[in-house]
Amino acid sequence: MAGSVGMCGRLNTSLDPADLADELGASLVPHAFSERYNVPPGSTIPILVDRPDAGGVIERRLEPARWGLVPGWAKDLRAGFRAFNARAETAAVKPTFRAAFGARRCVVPVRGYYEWEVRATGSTGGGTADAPGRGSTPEKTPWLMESAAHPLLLMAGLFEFRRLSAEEQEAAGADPAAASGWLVSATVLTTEARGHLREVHDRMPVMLTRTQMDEWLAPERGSAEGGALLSAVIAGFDPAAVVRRTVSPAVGNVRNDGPELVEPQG
DNA sequence: CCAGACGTTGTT
DNA sequence: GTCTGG
DNA sequence: CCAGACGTTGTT
DNA sequence: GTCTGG
Repeated sequence: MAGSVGMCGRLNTSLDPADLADELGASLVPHAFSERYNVPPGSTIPILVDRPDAGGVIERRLEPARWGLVPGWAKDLRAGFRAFNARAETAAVKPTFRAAFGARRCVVPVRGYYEWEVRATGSTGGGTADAPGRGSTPEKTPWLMESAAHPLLLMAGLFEFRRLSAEEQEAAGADPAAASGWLVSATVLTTEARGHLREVHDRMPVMLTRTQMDEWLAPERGSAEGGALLSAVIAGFDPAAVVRRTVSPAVGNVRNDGPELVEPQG
């Protein structure tokens, strides 16, 4: 297997919000997440949630969240920066994710996600584990992973609310995920990679079928039921549901954002 | 008891 | 908030 | 995730 | 090497 880094740390959300809401049966909470080809942690991403409306009726909404889950108790919003993924193996018990796992599951709908395959080049001996030989600079190849059947990939996630101080509200500016004094933040669950995905990296996001999506979102489901469902989803994952291709190395720089990033490579 | 962490990945 | 480490 | 920075003083 | 910003 190729050496590798990366997993689910960069997204492609180039989907039309109205079409997406329609396709997923959600009311649309409008914001600018469409047509983005290079979305890193800390940015606004769309999340799909089933939540009670003012009258207590469960409503499906597509709404903005900041990528990187910030627990309600975190003193510093930057806590979310290192929590943009949550291991499926431990999310139910980790302090940062436990509460969300039991009550605030979401789906992150994307066009695809990027993954950087890393292989050492020119390291033909001359080094040891303690002192690797020079000339072993890793070479990175970005891949775009997409759904084989749709222009839409459904990743299992968790979300959280956190009240913002006046200062934090000020700092958030026009961030749509921080409207009305609350920050909505989210994380993507990861698991061991399977099948051909393993040729690029040994972790992957937890991906859902449409049916699994409805079950995952069901708010009446608690932590234990959520855990059981998550195990079933992981066990049932079909690697053929995902296709991949290499894309422009320019995707590495988050300042680059456009369809040219994912044009087929010569 | 209080203080401090609370996360992921990869690498050697 | 809640758990772990000291 | 990758790219790019990596500092201090004083002041409000 | 490690942290921050995007």
